[in-house]
Amino acid sequence: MKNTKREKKFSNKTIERLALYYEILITLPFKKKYISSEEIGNLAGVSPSTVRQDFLYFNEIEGKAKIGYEVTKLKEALRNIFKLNSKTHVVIVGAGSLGQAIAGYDSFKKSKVVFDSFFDNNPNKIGRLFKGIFVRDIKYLKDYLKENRRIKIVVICVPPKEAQSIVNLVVDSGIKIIWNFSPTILKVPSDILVEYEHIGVSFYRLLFKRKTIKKEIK
Amino acid sequence: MKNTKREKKFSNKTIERLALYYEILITLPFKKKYISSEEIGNLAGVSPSTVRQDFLYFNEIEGKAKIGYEVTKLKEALRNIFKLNSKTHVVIVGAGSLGQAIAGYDSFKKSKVVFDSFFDNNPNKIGRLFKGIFVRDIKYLKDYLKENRRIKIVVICVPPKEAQSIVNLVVDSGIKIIWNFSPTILKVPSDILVEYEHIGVSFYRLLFKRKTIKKEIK
DNA sequence: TAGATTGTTAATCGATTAACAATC
DNA sequence: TAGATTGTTAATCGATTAACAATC
Repeated sequence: MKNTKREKKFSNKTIERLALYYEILITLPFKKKYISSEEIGNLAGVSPSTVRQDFLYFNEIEGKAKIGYEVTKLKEALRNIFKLNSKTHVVIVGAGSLGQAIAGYDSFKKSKVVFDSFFDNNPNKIGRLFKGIFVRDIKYLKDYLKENRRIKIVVICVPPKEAQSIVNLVVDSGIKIIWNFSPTILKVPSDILVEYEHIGVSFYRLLFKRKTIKKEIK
Repeated sequence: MKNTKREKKFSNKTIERLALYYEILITLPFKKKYISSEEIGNLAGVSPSTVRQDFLYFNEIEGKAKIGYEVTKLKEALRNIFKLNSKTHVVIVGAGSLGQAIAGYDSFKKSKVVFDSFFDNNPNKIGRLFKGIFVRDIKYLKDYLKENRRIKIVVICVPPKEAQSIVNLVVDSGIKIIWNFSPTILKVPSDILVEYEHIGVSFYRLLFKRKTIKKEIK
């Protein structure tokens, strides 16, 4: 059994790995009832020790010696940790292919993320449906966010040159959380949470690793 | 001046930050000739010490005391480190919105990444152009990769259930580098480099941070 | 010149790994 | 029961930060 007092600060890396463990668990075959820290580690590419250390921070995660962790319980615990069981309302600015890709992303279908609306400035897109989501005129974005307080997160999928002015507007309307896919650094007040998704960075990392691989082969 | 002998192993984090520095540099105003480690650090959200430590691994990066780093030189050095100056041929499997988003991603327009072709199994898409790139029938993927040896990287943008079978086929045809956007863990031989882009993981991290923010406010 | 910023070493901090008693 | 795996502490490893002489 776990100690009850346990409020150490966990690192960003722990959070990232927990999300990864969750993605692994949801792709597991149904018949699998228990999983050990060793198995999780193998699938996630980390040591069993690291898996157990990550779990140590959370009282809701509990395994059984000799047996491992009950898969359904572990999944549920992770869903709670990430609050995936409560609805999250989101708006996407930019109804291009990137915005559509996010709205249609597979993992979200298993969560309670609700995409309320697209916003775009392209007259050919305004009024249409993409992935079943209505596209509104971007000039109504500020009013919409002010009137629909359930919306907590805004996703930025516009070209980098337009990103900052839209973010200013979004911040003005009271939104505190921004998920930014536009490859540019945003200036925001310190109480705003911005999570960057740098697709380019991930590709550069790939190119770099390629170089080192080639050296190893020679 | 830098010491010439310098072959310490740099971490994954260093590579990631270097890519981030590069993205920052390309969004800088033209008139800016020099930049200090402090300024870079502020923009990237790391300490000046970390910036200088990262640069320390690379002899091609050199600054001037009191002045800082020459922006154009620094950009060029980073382009060399990531081999962005030589062409990289890439094929995208899955011509859905995600695949299209990658093909149209802004940062790549400044690099020499060439998207040769989409592959898809949807008859309505085969033969069409998306973002100026031709969509071929997925049944010709293996032959295409074997005949066009210039293609070094395959991007996976298909639903998770189809991902593994396509990856098997790609590996069979001799490809060594895979960039996977499908939210599933892939099984590949040990000599294959797979870079995962978990969009979902990034969103979960955001949800988690939101929770801790709320606590701080209360 | 004087002082700001680099390049680099040393000190600190944090994260990962190892080890092992508890236990199912 | 015996042995495999957890929960947890301690040891190790690596990454970040601090400090400062060199220098432009």
